[in-house]
Amino acid sequence: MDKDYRTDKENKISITVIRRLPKYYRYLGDLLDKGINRISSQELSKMTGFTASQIRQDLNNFGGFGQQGYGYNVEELHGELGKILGLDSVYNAVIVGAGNLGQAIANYKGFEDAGFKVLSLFDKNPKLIGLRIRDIEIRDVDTMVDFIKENDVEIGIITSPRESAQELAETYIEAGVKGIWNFAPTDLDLPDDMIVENVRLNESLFILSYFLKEKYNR
Amino acid sequence: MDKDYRTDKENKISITVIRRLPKYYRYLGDLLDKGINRISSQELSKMTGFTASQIRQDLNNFGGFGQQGYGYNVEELHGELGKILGLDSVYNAVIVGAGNLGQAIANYKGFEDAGFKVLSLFDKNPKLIGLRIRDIEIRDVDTMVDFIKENDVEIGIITSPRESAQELAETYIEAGVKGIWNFAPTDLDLPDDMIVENVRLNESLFILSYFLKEKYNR
DNA sequence: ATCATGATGTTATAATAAACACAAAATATA
DNA sequence: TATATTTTGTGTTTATTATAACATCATGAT
Ligand SMILES: NC(=O)c1ccc[n+]([C@@H]2O[C@H](COP(=O)([O-])OP(=O)(O)OC[C@H]3O[C@@H](n4cnc5c(N)ncnc54)[C@H](O)[C@@H]3O)[C@@H](O)[C@H]2O)c1
Ligand SMILES: NC(=O)c1ccc[n+]([C@@H]2O[C@H](COP(=O)([O-])OP(=O)(O)OC[C@H]3O[C@@H](n4cnc5c(N)ncnc54)[C@H](O)[C@@H]3O)[C@@H](O)[C@H]2O)c1
Repeated sequence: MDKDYRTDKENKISITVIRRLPKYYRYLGDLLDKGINRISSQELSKMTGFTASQIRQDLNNFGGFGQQGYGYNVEELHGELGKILGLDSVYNAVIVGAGNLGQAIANYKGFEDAGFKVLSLFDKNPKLIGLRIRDIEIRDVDTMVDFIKENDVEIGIITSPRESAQELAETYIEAGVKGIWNFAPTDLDLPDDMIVENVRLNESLFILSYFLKEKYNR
Repeated sequence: MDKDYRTDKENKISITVIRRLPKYYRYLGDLLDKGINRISSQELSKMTGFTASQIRQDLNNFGGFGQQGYGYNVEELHGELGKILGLDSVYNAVIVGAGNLGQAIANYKGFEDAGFKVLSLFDKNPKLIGLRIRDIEIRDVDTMVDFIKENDVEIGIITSPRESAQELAETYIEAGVKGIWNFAPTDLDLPDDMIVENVRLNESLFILSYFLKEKYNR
C-alpha cells in the first residue's frame, strides 16, 4: 500500500525548517530590492550559508516554486514565503509592560511595515498611563481585556517583569488573544494549543558568554 | 586502538546542547531561591520539559556532577553551569546605536547582575551624545575604538540600523572586541573565528505569525 | 551491617535532519 | 529544430540528535 494517508502529525513541517524561512524571506527581499528576479538554489546557498540541497528540500515542503533549468523567480518566491509566514495579512497587537523593552518595540516601525500593528501599550504604573509612544497610548492594564475584545487583537506581547508574566499571559488568553510573544525570562504554563513564541535575551547573551569562555578562558 | 585521540572538532559540544544550558541554569537558580538543594534528573525533566535522559546526557558532556542514588546538588550544579556559561567572571561591554533598543538594554539591570557591565553607549547622532542612561554615558561613535582599547571591552553590542551594522562590527573587531551581540537584522560577514550571537526579533515574530497562519488562516 | 531502592553515567537504539545524487524537465544556444 | 546545459524535485544515504535501556553504586531504612 502506498503512503497515501497521512495524519496531521506526520504532515507537520519541522520547526527547524520553519525557523529557516524568515532568513530565506529576508534574502529574497534584498534581491528584490536590487532588482534581481531570478535565483538558483546554488546562489541562495552562497548567500545564506545553507546547502542548496537543504534550501530546495525546505521550499519543497510548501510546494514546487522553482523551475528546472531556470531556478526560482525571486518575486514569486518572496511572495509565497510571505504568505507562508502569514505576512500577507495585518495583525493587531498590544504590549503589556510599557517599560524599556515595551516602549522600544512600540517605537519600532519595522514591525508595522511587516503588518504587525501595535494598537496600545498597557501598564499598571499610573505615571505611565496616558503617555504616548509615537501615536500609541499607554493604558491602564485593567482595561486591557475589554480593549482586546473590542479591537480584534490577535497578538499579545509581554514585556513585563518575570513575576507578572504568567498572570498577564492568562489574561491575554482570557481576552481571546491568539498568540503570545513573550520577552519575560520565564516559561509560561499555558494550554498546549496556545501559540507562544519566546524571546530569550538573557539566554542569548549567555550563549555568547559560553563561547567567549570556551575560546579565551580555558 | 582505542579512541584516545580526539581532534578539537570531535570534542566540540553541539550547539543544540549548549542552547539548553541557560534553561537548566535558570531553573536551578529558581530552586536555589526556594531553598531546595537536591534535585533529580526526573524532577528537572518535569520542570524543564526535556527528558531526564537528555538532561543527564547534556550534563555529562561537562562532567559527572550528580551522585547515583541521590541526584544533583542544586547549588553545586548551578555553580558549575555558571562556570561553563562564563557567568563566574565579569565582562565589559559597550553598545553602539543608542536608540530604542540600545537604551533599553543599557537600562536593564539584569545583565549587570549576571556580570555583563555596559560601560558606554555610542552613537553618531549629536543630539544623543552626552546624554546618560542610568549612569551610562552616550559618546560619539568616533571615540569608540579608543574607548574599547582603554577599557578592556570584550563584548560589542550592535543596536544600530541594519545599514551600518557591518561597518560597526568591523570597527569592533579592529578595536579588539572578543564577541559581538548583534540585534540588527542582517548577517554579519566576519572572520570565521569571530564569536557572534545574533538576536533576530523580526524572525521570532515571523515564526509566531507562521503558527498563527497555520492554525487559523488555512 | 545488610539490602532494597533510587538515580546516575553511559552505551545502545530510534528518530530526525541534512547531505548526496540523479532523473526529469526546462532553458539557452547554435 | 536539435542539443548541450542548467537546475529543480525527490528518493536514498549519511550524520546528528534524542530516547531508551541498563549496569553500577550511593543512600537510607531496617
Ligand atoms: N530590557 C532588556 O534589555 C531586557 C533584557 C532581557 C530580558 N528582559 C525582560 O523583558 C521584560 C521587560 O524588561 P524591561 O527592561 O522593559 O523592564 P521594565 O521594568 O523597564 O518594564 C516593565 C514594565 O512592566 C510594568 N508592569 C509590571 N507589572 C505589571 C503588571 N502586572 N501589569 C502591567 N504592567 C506591569 C512596569 O510598570 C514596567 O513599566 C522583563 O521581564 C525583563 O526580564 C529585558
Ligand atoms: N526596536 C525594536 O523593537 C527592534 C525590533 C527588531 C529589530 N530591531 C533592530 O535593532 C536595531 C536597533 O533598533 P532601534 O529600534 O533601537 O533603532 P533606532 O533607530 O531607535 O536606533 C538606532 C540608533 O543607531 C544610531 N546610528 C545609526 N548609524 C550609526 C552609526 N553608523 N554609528 C553609530 N550610531 C549609529 C542612530 O543614531 C540611532 O540612535 C535595528 O537594526 C533594528 O532593525 C529593533
